[in-house]
Amino acid sequence: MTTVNALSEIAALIGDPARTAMLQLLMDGRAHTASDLAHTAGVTAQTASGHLSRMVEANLLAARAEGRNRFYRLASPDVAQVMESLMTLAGMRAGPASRTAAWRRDPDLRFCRTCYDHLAGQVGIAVTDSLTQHGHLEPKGPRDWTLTNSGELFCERLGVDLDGAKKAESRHFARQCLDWSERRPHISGSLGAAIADTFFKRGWAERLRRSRTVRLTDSGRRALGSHFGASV
Amino acid sequence: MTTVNALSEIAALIGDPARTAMLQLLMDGRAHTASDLAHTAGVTAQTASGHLSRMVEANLLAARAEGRNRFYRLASPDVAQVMESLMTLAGMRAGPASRTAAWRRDPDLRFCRTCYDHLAGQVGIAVTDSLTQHGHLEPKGPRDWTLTNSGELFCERLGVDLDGAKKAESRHFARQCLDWSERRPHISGSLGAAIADTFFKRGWAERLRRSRTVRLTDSGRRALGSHFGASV
DNA sequence: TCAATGCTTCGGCGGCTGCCGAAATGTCAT
DNA sequence: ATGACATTTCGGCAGCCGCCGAAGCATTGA
Repeated sequence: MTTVNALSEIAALIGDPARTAMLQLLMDGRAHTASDLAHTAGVTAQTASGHLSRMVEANLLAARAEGRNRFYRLASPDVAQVMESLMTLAGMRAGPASRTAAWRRDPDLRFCRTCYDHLAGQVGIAVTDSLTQHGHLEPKGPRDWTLTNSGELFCERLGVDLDGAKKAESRHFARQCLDWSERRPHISGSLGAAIADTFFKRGWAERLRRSRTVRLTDSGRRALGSHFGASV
Repeated sequence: MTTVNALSEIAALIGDPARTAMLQLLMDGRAHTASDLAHTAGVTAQTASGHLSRMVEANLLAARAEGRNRFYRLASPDVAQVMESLMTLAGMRAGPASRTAAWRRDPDLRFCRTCYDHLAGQVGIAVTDSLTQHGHLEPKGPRDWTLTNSGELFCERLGVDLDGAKKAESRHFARQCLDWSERRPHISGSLGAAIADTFFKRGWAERLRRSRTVRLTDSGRRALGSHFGASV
C-alpha cells in the first residue's frame, strides 16, 4: 500500500515538465541555484521554489544554503538511475546525461575525488570513519562535527594546518557533507580542506588533470593503514 | 523540447496510483486481462480501460486480444527497468518485483524458455533467424510470416507436424511474437508450437519442472548446428 | 541603516485529469 | 437468436495542481 504510493508519488513528481527540466539540468551531477533551475524550467522563482521544496521533501533533491543562494543537487545516484532509465525508455540516445552516466560509473571517481576542496569517495569516507571511530570527531548539531582533544593531537601529528583552518571564520570548521557515491557524510569545511591539503602535500594523493578524480599513491595507501587504521 | 516532454509524459503516466498498481502487477512479466488489472488497481472497468489505452498509446504496455478478453503486458524490458529503478528509489526491498527481477535476469530463462507453447529466448530467436535467413519464412503483413515451399520441405524433413498445425484454423499459423529478452520477434502461432513439439519429441529440449525454463540437450545443440546452421 | 538581491510563503485563478454511471460494441454460450 | 460477459466510449462532475502576483525573510554590500 504505502510502497505503491511512494513509487507513484515519486513518478508523479518527475512527471511534470518543469520539474523534469530541472532534473535534467541536475543530471550533470553538480549543484545549481534555485534561480538557475527556475530559468531552465521556464517558470517564475515562486513556482520553482515550490517544485524544489517538494522534491527535497521526497528525497529526490538535496539542498545546501550558501550565502543568499540555495544550491540544489540530486539527492542520490538512485535518482540519476531513474532518470537514466526513463531517458532510455523515452528514446533519448545522447545528451548531457550520457556524460553524467559515464562519470557516475567511473570506478576511480567513486574511489577518490575532490568535493570542492576536500576528499570524497571511498577514501574520503574511510578518513572520516576513522576519525569518528577513534573519537577524534564528535557530532555537533545536525550537520557539524567537533574536533576533540585527541582529534587535535592526531591532526597535529599528521601535519594538518589546524591554525589555518581555524582562522577561516567565514566558513564551517568541521562540516558534514553528504557523499554522492557512498551516501554517507564525509568531512568537509575548513578542516576537511586542511586534511585534503595534507594528503596532497605529503604525496599521499595526486589530483588528476582536468578532473575531480584523485589518485591515491602507494604511500597514501600505506598511510591510510598506518595512520588511520583503514584499508581501501 | 520534445524529448523532455516524452520523459515527463512517461513519468506522469507512471505517477498515478491506479496505473502504478497495474504496472506492479504486470512486473511479473505475464499478460493480464483488463478486468484483472482493474480489480488490482481498485477502479472500475471503464476507468481501467482509459488508463490501459493511454499506456498502450505511450508504448508502456502491449495489448493482445484473445476471445472476449484483452491481455496487457509490459511493452519492453525498458519499462520494467524504469519500474525497478523507481522501486529502488522508493526504498522497496523485497516484494513481487524482486521475483520478477530475479527471473528476468535468470540466464537459463533468457537462453531458452517456452512462450505459451512455442520456444523463446536465444534458442527461439536462433531457430527463427535460421528460418528467415534460409528463405523458409517470408514476412506477410505486419505481424505474420508465410512458410515458403522450401520451408515446407524443411519442416517435413525435420518431422514437424505441418498438417496438424495447418488444421488449427482458429489461430494464426506463423505469427511474429516479440521476444521479451531478445527484443526481436520469434516464431509463434500453430507453426511455432509444432516446431517446439518437434524439439521436445526428438529429445532436443526438455521442459524444466514448474518453470518456463527449457533445457537444450546435447543432441539439441548438435541439431541446431546441423539442421539450422546456428550455434548458441 | 538602507537598498538590492535571492528565495520563500500566501492566496486565488484556471485547466487538467481521474473517477464513475450509462450506454454501445464485440464475443462466447446456449 | 438471445442472454451473459468483457471491454470500450461518452458525458459530466469533483478535486487536485501548476501557475503567477503580491508580500515577507534573509543575506549582502554600500
